[in-house]
Amino acid sequence: MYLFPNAAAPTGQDHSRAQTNLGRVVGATTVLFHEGDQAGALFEVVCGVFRATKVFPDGRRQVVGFAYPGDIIGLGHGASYRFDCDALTPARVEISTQGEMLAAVSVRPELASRLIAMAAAEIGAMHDLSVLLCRKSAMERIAGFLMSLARRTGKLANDERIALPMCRADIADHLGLTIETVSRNMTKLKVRGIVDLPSRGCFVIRDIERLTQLAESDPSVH
Amino acid sequence: MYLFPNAAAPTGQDHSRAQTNLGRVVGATTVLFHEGDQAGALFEVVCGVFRATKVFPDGRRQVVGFAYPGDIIGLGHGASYRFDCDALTPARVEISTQGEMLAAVSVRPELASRLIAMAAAEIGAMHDLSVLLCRKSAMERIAGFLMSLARRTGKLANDERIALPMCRADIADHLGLTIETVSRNMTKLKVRGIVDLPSRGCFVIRDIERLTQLAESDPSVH
DNA sequence: CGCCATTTTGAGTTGTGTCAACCACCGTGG
DNA sequence: CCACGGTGGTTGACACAACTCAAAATGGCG
Repeated sequence: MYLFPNAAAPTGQDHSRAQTNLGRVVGATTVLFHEGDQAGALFEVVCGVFRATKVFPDGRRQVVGFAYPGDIIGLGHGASYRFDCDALTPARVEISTQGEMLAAVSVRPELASRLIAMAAAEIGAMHDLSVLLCRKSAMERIAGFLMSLARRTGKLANDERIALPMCRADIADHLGLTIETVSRNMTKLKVRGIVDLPSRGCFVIRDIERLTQLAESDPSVH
Repeated sequence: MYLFPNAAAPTGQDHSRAQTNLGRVVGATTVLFHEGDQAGALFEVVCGVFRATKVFPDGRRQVVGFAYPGDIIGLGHGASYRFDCDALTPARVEISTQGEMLAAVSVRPELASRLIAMAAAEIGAMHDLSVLLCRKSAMERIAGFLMSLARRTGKLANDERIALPMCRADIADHLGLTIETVSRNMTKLKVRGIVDLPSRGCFVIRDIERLTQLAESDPSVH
């Protein structure tokens, strides 16, 4: 995905950024930026979950990704942002301006390679997303999506309650499916005892073995 | 796509690169690098066409992109290349090592933002690819693919002969389709008088209006 | 309690994949 | 020069996963 997933804490950068960082608290549904806004800042998610959305002229919508604490939003845009970004939950972000980043780079050129590495990681993530979108079945996509949420929230064990702050439509538009297909496959996972859906807005993994297997199996093994 | 499409000739960079550039002539099917090779160089395509391929453990193959003259290959990899890259035609590339790039950046920090902008453009291209793969119908993908070839070879007019150096399997694996679906839709375009397929390895656009429309229309308008 | 938005479930359709022939092109060798 | 074989491309018949349209159920909230 386009947001930078699980950016390693940029320890080498803390020094140069610490002087100028701004914190910002935002409520759910707060818009961080719109597509087309002048791109001038990087946002590091401290807490909360953000959603990046791209809407096309014909109305089709692509949810480009979700950003969790530790992720960095805003890398790899050109002069203007390439999508909308808003908060799904109350959240907090740390902001650095691109000017600060460039200033830091001119003082310590080795940061450039770090930035490029971050961009590289982001491209790699986009890669994986493309493969997911073009080669995987609905069930694989959904299983993979749930696993990625478990991974990013650090709840990679059975019977932990995991937040699902995005609605079915968001999941569908992220995975290139319809809400009905998402719903049907979630139900199927529940019926098979692989996950539980105790209430809206959360899920529980009951059999992480089989969920992992579903996420990775090739389409013929449904 | 992952290769950097239509990188504007980096005029500001010529000065610093000219001293160290190496040219290299390669034949068709020459491998530029393999996935996993230590990544240390950038390649600018001077002439010819390259193909970037990623093969997955289960045998699924993704053709990540094609590189045309002016494109730059090798940006945005981490320590090692993320895919295989080989030539589809006899070709020529200019090579710069990453060390040279970093050295250039330390002398002229403003190059860093250029590099980052290039990475950003690449991410943007990956974006478009994901949308293509998850939202577009087979016909839209193929029409869009043919249009992109026309654009990249500068033949955006009717009745020009455009090279199609990749085989159906490459196109299929690039667009997330099967060769049969590619073939059927190409035939449909031909029957409708939108393109012509005079011989293997090339095509001709007969009605660029309608081809453009097909590439952009939403799936319900076939 | 009743309303509204979201999610689930159902029934039917369809686009694309699969499997299997068939065809066209092209270099090779008799 | 033509028969041959091989590769890549096309066409056909069929299956099935996911989409569409429609309706019912659930959950949250005033």
